[in-house]
Amino acid sequence: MSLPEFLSQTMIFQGLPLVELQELGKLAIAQRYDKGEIIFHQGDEGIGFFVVKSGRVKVFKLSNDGKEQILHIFNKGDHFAEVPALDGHCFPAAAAAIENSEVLFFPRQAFLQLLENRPTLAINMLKSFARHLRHFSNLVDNLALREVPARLVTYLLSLNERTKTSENLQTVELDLTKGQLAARLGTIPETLSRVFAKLSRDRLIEVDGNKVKLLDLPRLNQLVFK
Amino acid sequence: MSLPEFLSQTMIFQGLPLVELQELGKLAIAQRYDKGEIIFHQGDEGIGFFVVKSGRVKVFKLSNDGKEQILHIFNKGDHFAEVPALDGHCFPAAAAAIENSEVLFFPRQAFLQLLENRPTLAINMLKSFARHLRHFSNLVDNLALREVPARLVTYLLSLNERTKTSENLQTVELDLTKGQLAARLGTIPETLSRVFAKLSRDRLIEVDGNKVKLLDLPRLNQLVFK
DNA sequence: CGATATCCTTGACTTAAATCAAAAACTAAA
DNA sequence: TTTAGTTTTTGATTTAAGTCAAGGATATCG
Repeated sequence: MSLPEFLSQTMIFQGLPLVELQELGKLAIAQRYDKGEIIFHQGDEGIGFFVVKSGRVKVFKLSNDGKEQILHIFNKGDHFAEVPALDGHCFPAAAAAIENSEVLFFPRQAFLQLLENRPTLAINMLKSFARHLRHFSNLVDNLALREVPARLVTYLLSLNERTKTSENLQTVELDLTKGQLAARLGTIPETLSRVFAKLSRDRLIEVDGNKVKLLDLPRLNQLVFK
Repeated sequence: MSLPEFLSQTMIFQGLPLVELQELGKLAIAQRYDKGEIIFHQGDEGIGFFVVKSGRVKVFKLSNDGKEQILHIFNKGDHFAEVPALDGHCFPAAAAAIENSEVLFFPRQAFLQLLENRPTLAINMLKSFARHLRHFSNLVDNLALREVPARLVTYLLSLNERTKTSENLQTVELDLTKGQLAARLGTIPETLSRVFAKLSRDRLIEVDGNKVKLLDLPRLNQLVFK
C-alpha cells in the first residue's frame, strides 16, 4: 500500500484531499521499534506525534516504585501523542512498542501549520480528542469506582463485542499478555491471576492460555453492575 | 458586564470577533442552578454544552453503590460537556452545582455550525481538549499509582502554587469542603480525615478548618515523589 | 530436542483503605 | 441560645488487593 493511501485510512487524516496526503507523506519520518523498545519517556519534550503503520504501541505511566499503568494501546492506523504536539509541552506519559512496530513520526511545526490551513484536519483531531476523553473517563470510572473483577469482566465483555463472529460466539482471545492486561486494568499479575481463577471456579468463564470462554453472559453482565 | 464581554474572557470563545460574540450571546440560554442541584445525569443525551457564568460546578461519576468520583471542578469562565456536544453521544458523567450558579447553555446544532465556520473556535476547542486530556492523565496517575497521602499533598502543593501571594506564603485555603475533596481525590471523608490527622501529627501541615498551613515544603515534596 | 529465559500461578502474609458506628464540631434556623 | 441538621473526626473491624517467595508452565533459541 502506498503511503498516501495508508494515511487516507487513518482516523486523523481521513477525508483529506490526495494532494495533502502526498504532502503529509513527505513530512512523515518512518521509524522502526523492536518489541519492548521505548519510543519516548514521560517528561520528554513533545516534538511531534506518531501514527502506527504496523505493530502495536502502549502508552503508559510508571510510578516511582516501578508499577505500570497502561493508559492506551494503539494499533495500526491509530495515532498518539497529539496533545504534546499541539500544546508543545512535555509527554505526560511514556510510549513503547509491544510488538515489532513501524511508526510514522510527524514533526510538530509542520503539523501545526497544516492544522491552521486544513479545517478537516482540525475536526478530525477534535473527534479524536473526544474519543480519548471518553476513554479516559471510562478508565477513571474503572480505577476509582470498581474492583478488579468488575474491571476484568468489563474488559472481556467489550472485547467480545468488538471481536465476536458467527463461529466464536462466546470465546474471546486476549489481545494482550496477562501481564499487560494487569497493567491495563490497574492491577498486578498475581491479582489478575487470582481473579481469573475465581471466575473459573464460579463457572463464569473458562480460561485456556489466551482464550477465554464466556460461560454465563447474564451473570457476567450482572457482576459488572453489582 | 455585558454578555459578549464575558464571553470574550472565556477560554473557549476568546479571540473571536465581536460580531461572533454577539451572535453567540443570542444563542446562549441562561440557566440558574441552586447549590446541590443536578445539571445533567450520566447517560443523558448530549444536547449541548455549558459555560459557567458564576458559581461552581462539579462533573462526577457515581458507582452503583453511591461512591462519587469528581472528575473536574469548573469555575467562572470554564466550560464543560463539550465532548457530548461534539460527538452527539451521551454524557459520560453527571454535573451538579456546588454553589448557587448561573450557567450559559449552548445548543449542540448551533455550536457545531459555528465550529465549521470559525477556525479560531476549533483551535480554542482543541487547546481546551488538550488541557482536559492532561488533567485526566494526571488523575489516572494519581488514582492508579499513588496512595491517598501523596494525592492529598499533591493537591495541597498545586493549590499553593496557584494561589500563593506575598502574605500567605505557606497557607492554602481549601476551595472544596473536605467531603468534596475526598471525592476529588478518589477516597472517602473518613480516610481523608485520618490522612490530615497523620500529616498534622508528623508536623508536615497544620489544619484549621479549611485553612492548611504547609509547615515543611521540602518534606511535603519528598512525600509526593516517594 | 534440551536449555534458558520469560511468563504465569499459587500460597502465606501484610497493608492501605473501606466499612460501620458513634461522638464531636460546626452551621444555620427558630 | 437552643435546636436540628450537616459535616467532620475517631475508633474498631473488615476486606480487597499488594508484597514476597517459590513452583509450574510456556515459549524461544541454539
